Amino acid sequence: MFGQTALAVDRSFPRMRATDARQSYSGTVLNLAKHRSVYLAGDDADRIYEVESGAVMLSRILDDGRRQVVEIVFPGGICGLSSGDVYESCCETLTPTVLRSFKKTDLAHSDTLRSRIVEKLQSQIARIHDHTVSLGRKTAEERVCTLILRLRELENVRADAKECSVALPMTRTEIADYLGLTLETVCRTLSDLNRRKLVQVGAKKSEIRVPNVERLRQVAHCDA
Amino acid sequence: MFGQTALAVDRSFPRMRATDARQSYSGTVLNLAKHRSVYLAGDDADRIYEVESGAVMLSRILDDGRRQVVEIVFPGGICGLSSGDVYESCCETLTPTVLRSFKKTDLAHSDTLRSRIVEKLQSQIARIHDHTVSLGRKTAEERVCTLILRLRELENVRADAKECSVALPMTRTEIADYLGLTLETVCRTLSDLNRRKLVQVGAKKSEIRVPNVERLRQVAHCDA
DNA sequence: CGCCTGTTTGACGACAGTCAAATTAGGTGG
DNA sequence: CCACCTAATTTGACTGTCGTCAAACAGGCG
Repeated sequence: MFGQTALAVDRSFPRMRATDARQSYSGTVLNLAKHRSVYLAGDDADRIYEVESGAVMLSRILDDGRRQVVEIVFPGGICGLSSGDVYESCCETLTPTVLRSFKKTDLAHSDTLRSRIVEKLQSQIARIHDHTVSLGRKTAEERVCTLILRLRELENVRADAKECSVALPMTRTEIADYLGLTLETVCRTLSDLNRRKLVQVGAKKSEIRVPNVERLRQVAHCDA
Repeated sequence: MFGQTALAVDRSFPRMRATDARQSYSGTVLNLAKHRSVYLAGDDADRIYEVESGAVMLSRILDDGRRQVVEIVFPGGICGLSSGDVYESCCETLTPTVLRSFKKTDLAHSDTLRSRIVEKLQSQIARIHDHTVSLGRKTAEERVCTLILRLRELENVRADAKECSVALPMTRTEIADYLGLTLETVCRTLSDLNRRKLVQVGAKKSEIRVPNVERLRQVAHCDA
């Protein structure tokens, strides 16, 4: 099972400054099972969330039913941002997840919090840009390999390990909606990678072994 | 020509607080012609920029030459963010552009500046998510129409106008690299929209008339 | 065991990509 | 102002990757 143990957890919540000592500035902790809704598109956007463990996905749905997962937020990431007064995306957990939530109004008063968020958003935007490259310019195979490598990076795998095992915290449909593909294409691509021994799909379909990380990286055409 | 008059300009730079009165906190102004580099991927990421007028594009290039424009930043937007100590994307102007740049070290000391940036990044991320939906789930035609409508929104067009004229501040190749298409597909799509009278491509190929905004919106499948 | 959900595989078609050539726009210098 | 040259755009013919529709298979749970 893909859960709190599988994903690297950022437990380093900064000590509050004296001026931030009001209770609410350290946030409210939320404990959610998998496939639970955090908020829906159109909800009043009064809170932001920091993922402490687990993972959530942000998605948008077009009127004709097409869905795109616009972002997956892992521990240390922020969700619940919005440009207007309602959320544009809907947010749901992929796995059992712990969130820390803050009122937007508190954000306006806490420099510590804002400072922390600016820091986090910088790398978060960089990751979104990575994904934009996948969606705009990569083939189905490259997208799938890139995702596997990205998930590997998030687990507690020694960076230089030659081989590893990666847990996919999502269904084939969710992978497809994240990668801008259909679930059939995701299946076929995984089957093909499996045949060519670039990955080994386990008995549990969500367990992927990568016998040769470097070879997968070449197929993925990752910059990183 | 697409320039400072065509794009809505945000001139409202906030008055500095007393503690922010050091000269550098109001930034350094940069005046650039079109198609000038602001920074390259791999450059030391010591500054962030706010677009005052014009537009810049952030792009990434894969080792085999494929390019993806990951973001177009319009007046009011921020660029120069990075997760590490070097820029991951390269940044160049699309049109004549005025930028205000700040040292990252100043960012660490100015609450006013950080507060302003958090605000801006929220809507900026929402726009990136819009674009993610285009890349992941929309057809070539929908992507082109969505871009035209987005550019319209940025110009000083009355929101309720039934028809309008939009300037494309970029070449067909740049449009293609932004929309995850080839330049041939962008051309064909525009020609086809032109034939079907959904747009009128002007003598200047970068001038697009939209006779019926509402009809274009239907074709674009915009949520917004 | 039977049902429901998630996954896999197959056959076929369509949208967009590739390669190539023609046409047009824009800039420079005579 | 015009001739020329280069870059940008447009169009065509063909190909390939991925989407669509459909059916079979596997796993979890009452």
